[in-house]
Amino acid sequence: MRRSVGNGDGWRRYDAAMSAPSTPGFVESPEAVRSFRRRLLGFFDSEARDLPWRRTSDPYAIWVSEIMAQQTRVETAVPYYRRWLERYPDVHALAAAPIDAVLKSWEGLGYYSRARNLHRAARIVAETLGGRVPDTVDGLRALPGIGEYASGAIASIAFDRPAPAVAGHVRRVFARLHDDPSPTGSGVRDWAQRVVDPGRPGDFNQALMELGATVCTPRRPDCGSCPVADFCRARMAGTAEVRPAPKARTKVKSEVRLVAVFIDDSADERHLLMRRRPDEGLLAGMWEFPSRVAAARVGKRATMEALDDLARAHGVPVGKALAERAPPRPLEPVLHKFSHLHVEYRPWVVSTAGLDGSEPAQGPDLAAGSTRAERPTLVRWISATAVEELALPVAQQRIVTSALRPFTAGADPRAG
DNA sequence: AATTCGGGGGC
DNA sequence: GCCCCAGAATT
Repeated sequence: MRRSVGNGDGWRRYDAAMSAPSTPGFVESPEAVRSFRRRLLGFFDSEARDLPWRRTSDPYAIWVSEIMAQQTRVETAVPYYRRWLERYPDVHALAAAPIDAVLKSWEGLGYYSRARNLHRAARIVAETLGGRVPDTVDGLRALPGIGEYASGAIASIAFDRPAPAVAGHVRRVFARLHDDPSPTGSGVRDWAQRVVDPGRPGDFNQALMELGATVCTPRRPDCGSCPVADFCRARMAGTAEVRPAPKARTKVKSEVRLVAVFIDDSADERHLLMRRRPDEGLLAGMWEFPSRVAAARVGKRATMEALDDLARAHGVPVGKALAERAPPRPLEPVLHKFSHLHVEYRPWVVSTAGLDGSEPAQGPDLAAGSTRAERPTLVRWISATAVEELALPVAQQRIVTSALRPFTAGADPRAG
């Protein structure tokens, strides 16, 4: 399963680099690096988690796993990975799939541009590269969604290229080995390039990450079971727990959104009015209920006016008549925390039963009144069954569940 | 160099 | 609450 290249280039590169005085490292000799590699790979061989993408040599599958794992705990990515390879077993299957299906498969993983870029890249590979995933760092790096880390990871794991792959784990391991509170990107990369085992580069890179994930953890590192503790300056200094220094975090904005859940329950099956977000920006291409920003303290009157505005903008015929026949009903607020934004969604159910001409706005009138960045690409009445086929952000999914709870078979009337 | 991209798990 | 997770793209 693991091929070996072992051309020896790595050693020559290492020897040359280590003779340079400007690169102080945790190792001072080629023998030490050899020992470091041996211990780390021994740890990997005996302790590594049995992750599904470690049982394949398919470059496409390894590529998928690397994209899914970005900014995501690998345990979270595992079930997505399995389903993905069933649905899209090779690059051609992915290239042939519509973007909406791809987003649905990614639903819940977050950072949806990863799915969009993976899909775009699959089409490039299928259509212009004969279906062959590039086997070099530069070739991989040229594909959308594959950056410095992923190109090195895929090149080393799938193609035995002795390239560095610096993920967050590796940066932390480096910071502790060197007792460096704030390592620079190039510093870590250069070090990783020098120490990567040219005989087993993919396993070596995974071993560094495995160490960071399971032993050299952000808090309470288990130095007692670390295979390379002898090399660790932070351990000697007793500073492992405070290395690296925490990153300066950007301040998070807050936002309150009034959400309109228009329900047409005049027919046998209920329909919900939903819109598809623009193809760029936050949650690109995902479906949602109409909403607009509101003040944290919004009165009843302003709420009703906003709902009326949303209705008009989306082609829902409402007005005084509606309010009198079926007053909007508030649902439990949904709090959602994005990395850079906290949103409180305040959903209101508005029944449009019995109203005539409930056709959503289309074309140039699509969601009139919304700003360009918020303008949806589609507005549709979606049946309660079909809504399960749409790619929904987690917060919207919660609103759907909440809105349909009264109609759900076996619903607990005390819930909600 | 700083921001913008989700969502969840651990403490 | 806060932190960070097998980061990439954009500005």
